Amino acid sequence: MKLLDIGEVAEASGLRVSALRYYEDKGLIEALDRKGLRRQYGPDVLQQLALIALGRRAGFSLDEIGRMFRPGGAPAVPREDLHAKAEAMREQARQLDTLAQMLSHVAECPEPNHLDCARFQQLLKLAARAQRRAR
Amino acid sequence: MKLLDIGEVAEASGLRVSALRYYEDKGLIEALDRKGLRRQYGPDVLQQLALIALGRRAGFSLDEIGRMFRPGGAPAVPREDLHAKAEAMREQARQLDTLAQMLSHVAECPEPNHLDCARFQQLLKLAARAQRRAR
DNA sequence: CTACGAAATCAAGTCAACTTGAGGTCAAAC
DNA sequence: GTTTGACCTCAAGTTGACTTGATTTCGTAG
Repeated sequence: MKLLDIGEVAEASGLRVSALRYYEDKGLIEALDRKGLRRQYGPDVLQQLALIALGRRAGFSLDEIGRMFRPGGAPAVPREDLHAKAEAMREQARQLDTLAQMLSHVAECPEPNHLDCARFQQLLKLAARAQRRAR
Repeated sequence: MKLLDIGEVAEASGLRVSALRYYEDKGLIEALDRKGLRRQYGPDVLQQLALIALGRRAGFSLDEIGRMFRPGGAPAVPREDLHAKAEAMREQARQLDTLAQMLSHVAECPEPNHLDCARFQQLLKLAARAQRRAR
């Protein structure tokens, strides 16, 4: 199995080497070996990083992600919590979609102040209701 | 029109008064008047705050939100950009949904290391592809 | 009219997620 | 064998979004 230098991992993942070391510090990834001082990563790390990137885009903190998937890949979280998290995520996806609609609307609507536009109001109410649900 | 004290706005919006003053500092909201030193907000501010909260949940910075909707409500951004933003948001919503699927899957899959599970791999590839598209 | 509590200002502190800088090490090419 | 460039560590700095604390100013209930 070909091992990767930190620079190669950075190149392949689009992250800075400093970020990779930081992730390792936090226990999100780990090097399989060292060659002298140099970290040597297995190719799997790229998938782990893809997973982390995904989590980040979804709005999770590094700590949360760490708790969801340890470097080994085993989830350190009870099933129930994962399901709840997944449901929350779907909800957030719906909200995002509403926001996208609002934005598209804003791009087309002639009303100078959008808070005066009925359609916009309606979308806003929808979104606000969703947000209250989310607490 | 009944004007609101900053404390009432905080109460109604769920934000801290310090956050409201911070938003005002950044030009995201503004008080219609002052009674002595005290800011007096119009009821519209609650909708503006709902909008801001929505933008935040969607992952925008306060500056970006400020550029999208100024206190007046007029968008300070060209149509094209708004459409692009909206499309990006829809894409992000799709990604979130994928992530939710992955999480649900993780909750059920017996495989100890999820990176060894075919279904998980497949979802991950899906997500990674989406992310490359997003650049 | 005075006391209380809610507001105000302004500087400084906090937290996450990194980045930067200084100073040192080492694998590999020449 | 030496130079070079990628890597190392560790401490400190940065940015965004607020919060906290110290000190001062008012509007209103008693």
